Amino acid sequence: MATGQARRVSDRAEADLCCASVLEAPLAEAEAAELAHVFSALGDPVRLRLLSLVASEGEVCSCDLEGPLRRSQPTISHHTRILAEAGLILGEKRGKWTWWRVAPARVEAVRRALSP
Amino acid sequence: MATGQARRVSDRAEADLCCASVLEAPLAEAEAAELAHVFSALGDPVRLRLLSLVASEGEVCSCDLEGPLRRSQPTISHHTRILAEAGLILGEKRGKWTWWRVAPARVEAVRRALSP
DNA sequence: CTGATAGATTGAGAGCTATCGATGCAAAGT
DNA sequence: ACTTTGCATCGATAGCTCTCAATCTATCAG
Repeated sequence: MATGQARRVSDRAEADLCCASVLEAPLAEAEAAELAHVFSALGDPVRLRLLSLVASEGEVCSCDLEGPLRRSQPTISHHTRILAEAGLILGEKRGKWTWWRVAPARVEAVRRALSP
Repeated sequence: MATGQARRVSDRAEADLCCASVLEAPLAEAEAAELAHVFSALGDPVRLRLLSLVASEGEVCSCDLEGPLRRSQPTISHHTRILAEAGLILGEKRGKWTWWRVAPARVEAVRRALSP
């Protein structure tokens, strides 16, 4: 499945989140659900450190995360998947490795949603 | 308990969150835990709409939330407590009513944590 | 082709969370 | 004093999530 090169994760991740604003006007239910999905992805300390590591390194493969995060390989895979489905990181498979990087536009959209 | 007027909720809420930055450098575990706690509070659609309502109205009592959010009174109480413990809203009891308002500094701290 | 490695997926267990009915309690109203 | 009202708390339940061992798949090295 997928074209083979990259990004088979995060398909519905590229969704809106374009204009939802928490503080300016009452959120519609759909906007709230979409935003809550992203915030949930950020609502775990291991995932926050994972995201932080990826951001610092620029690009990281999954195998470089098990050590620093002190979690098993399936657990790392679980967390990368959740962050990717939230659109916060992008994965690209190159050879044996999956390389992860931050999706800055998505992070910016989250910040914008909390703008006054 | 507390001095009687306001704010008996959110005691450990006024915590740091001052300088944690997700994207700039690898998060320490304590920072990650603190931030994850706040993001978890934001990671529920009902709570996001609740926060949104409070922000729009400026000040809202719990009784005005049951209708719009279509949740029972205990559930509303549950969600206000979680948002208050995360420091995102502040509650003040006046007479029979508890009035809620957004804690803008806290929201701003969350935004800053996602700054590039 | 064979063996090794990166990582996704599956399955299971422990713990957490969203929800509501019932109850308790304090502040107003009568 | 009695009743009503707003809201916190308790208890129970259904569903979700974090975690890892085991397994499967795909890629690379030889």
